[in-house]
Amino acid sequence: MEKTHTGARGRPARLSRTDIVEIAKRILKKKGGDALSMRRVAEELGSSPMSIYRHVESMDHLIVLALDELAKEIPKPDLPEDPQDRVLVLWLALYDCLAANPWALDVLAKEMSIGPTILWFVDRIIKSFVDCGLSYEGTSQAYNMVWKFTVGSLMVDQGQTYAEERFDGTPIARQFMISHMGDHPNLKALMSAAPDADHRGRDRYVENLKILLDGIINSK
Amino acid sequence: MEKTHTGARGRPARLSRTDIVEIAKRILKKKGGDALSMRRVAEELGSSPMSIYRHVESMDHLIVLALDELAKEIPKPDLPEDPQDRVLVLWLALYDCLAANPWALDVLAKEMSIGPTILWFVDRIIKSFVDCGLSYEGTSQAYNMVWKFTVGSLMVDQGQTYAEERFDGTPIARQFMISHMGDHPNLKALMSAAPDADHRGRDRYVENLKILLDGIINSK
DNA sequence: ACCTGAACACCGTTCAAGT
DNA sequence: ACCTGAACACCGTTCAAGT
Repeated sequence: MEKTHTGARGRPARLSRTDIVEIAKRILKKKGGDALSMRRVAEELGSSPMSIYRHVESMDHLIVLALDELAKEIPKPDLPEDPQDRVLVLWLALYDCLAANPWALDVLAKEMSIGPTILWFVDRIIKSFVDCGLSYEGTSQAYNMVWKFTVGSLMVDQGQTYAEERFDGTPIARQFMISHMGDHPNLKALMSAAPDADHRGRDRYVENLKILLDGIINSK
Repeated sequence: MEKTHTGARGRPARLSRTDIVEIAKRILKKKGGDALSMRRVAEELGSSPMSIYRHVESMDHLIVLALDELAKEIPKPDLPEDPQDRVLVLWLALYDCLAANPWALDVLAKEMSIGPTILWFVDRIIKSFVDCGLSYEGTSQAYNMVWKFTVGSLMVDQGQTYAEERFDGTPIARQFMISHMGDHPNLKALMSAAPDADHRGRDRYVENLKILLDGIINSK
């Protein structure tokens, strides 16, 4: 819905949508989702907040545009022969992008706005699931399950890291559990037997995803 | 950290933390996470926004307090004999509570702040995983995986529902995919073979959780 | 000891006016 | 056609003052 000015009537545009999205993307990458505001974009643009609305419908719209730009940056991985490996590699590309851009995860999880660019991945994931022997119904369900698991993994890991930042590196949930172990014998046994369990990060995601994929494929 | 006034010096308190948390909980339940503000709580309390800070450290703190109150309301389910059924029933209790209170999901996923009340569930989930034959390391990982899957399931389902609300009931992601099917043969095949796939809701969560649990237990 | 009003430093967005 | 300033209706929180 970009305004394409056919001809040259009226005042020439000083701002462009591309510039605006570019600045939004930079703020999001550097400062995160909370830091983005129309007023901030305007400031970096050297114009008034309201000028942005001539090129972009709303702040939500601006974020969606930034999201599709981000999707274009995802490197398309080499695809292995084995279909299950292929599934893994494809999801991992998405995981890596979202892990590096927490703001994008929030938008994607909450608003479900997909740009055309991401469909390259979707298409190949579908193919790979089918090659694993799943029906189309099974593929549809599998895709949805892995997407949910991926969103949850990133969300929980990010939340944990964020909470630790706020409270000077103390894993607060752990601390809290330790102080209440007395009332909960099984929790106590677990904390003693596996005291330094940290389930964050890419390696753990890969490990978990393998378990999940085995579960999905064996269930059919 | 509640201020316990020993003796009766000074002005008597008109407000109490319990009242404040009660009102916060009501706003959260009725209007959702975005609607909560100190100013709104103050209004319903019939006092100035700043009086709240005498009883509660910050808005974040207030939300955490409301969250623990919510945890107290979760009905503790009857636990079946079979350990895998037990795991399912316990997670489902948490799922139901979070599905009914989206604001709580946001807090829990982002801030990782747990109240003591929820540990009843944690303890029993641990026991059940161990009874399924998992080691303590395995249990720790399993717990983490299911938590991530649960968070992701709720988040994605809620996001989808929210997006549909905003755009008059149209499943936008689906619409969008249909319009780009031309470039993506596998996507097209899937959309034709499984056209009305809706993966939302409690029943699908149960179904998926069973697959996930089978995958986890068989992997050990 | 508890509560309040004014103020600070922010928001997204509307609307009428300027160039 | 494009940009702007003032204004609206909000935020959480600090700080000094009142009772």
